[in-house]
Amino acid sequence: MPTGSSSLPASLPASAFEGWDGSTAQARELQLALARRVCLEDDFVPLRRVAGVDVGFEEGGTITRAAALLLDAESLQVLASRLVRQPTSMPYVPGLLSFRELPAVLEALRGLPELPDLIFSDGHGIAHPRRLGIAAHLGVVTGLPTIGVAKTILTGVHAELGEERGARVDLCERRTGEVIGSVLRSKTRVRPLIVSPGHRVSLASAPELVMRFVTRYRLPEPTRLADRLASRRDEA
DNA sequence: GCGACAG
DNA sequence: ATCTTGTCGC
Repeated sequence: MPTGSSSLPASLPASAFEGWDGSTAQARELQLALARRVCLEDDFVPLRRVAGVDVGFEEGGTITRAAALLLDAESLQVLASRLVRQPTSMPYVPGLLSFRELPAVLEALRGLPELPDLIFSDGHGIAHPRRLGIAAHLGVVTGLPTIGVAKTILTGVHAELGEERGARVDLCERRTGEVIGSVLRSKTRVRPLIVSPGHRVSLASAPELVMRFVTRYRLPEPTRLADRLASRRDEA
């Protein structure tokens, strides 16, 4: 079987949650099982192509719009972009975001001419109650390296953060003190980003990679562009 | 039992 | 996320 040729979007899994019965209870169990497969070791080189994915909604939330863009890691030039629309399957439930958004995201990724070496996803990676935010979920089911870039905290606490661009502090699990991500000031005097590894990226590398793709805006280019496309403040 | 709660 | 205009600040 074609097990070695894994550079085609067609190799992406058909489903992000095999055998899910639709219940929120089983969804949480599935998250615990998938979280055990998360890899926090750096394994994303060579980094030639990166992707940004995000989701938006239309028609009062009945239609889900997922955007995926492929950029050259060196020039940040957009090589390809894909926008897919699907009927929304379930409401937003804190902690279960991936069950609502991943189907559309996977479909958008399938439309890219090639798979990326790293994916920047909106939302959290392991900075999640069960360590499986949408970025981690996406990474585990696709096998691709991923990083979660969120605008607000879902869970965790942190020390005060410096005001200058580049300032960073650990995001920790309140009870155990376990480090689950970083609070990162991507721009001076701007609300910080919450960055956490999704899959095949370490806690230390995640914020460095994000800064590497930040230009003049708060969000790193892959997610900023995907955000614009998915939220239709754009065209296509 | 009472909050908190990515997008 | 989305509904929404102008406005203050770097």
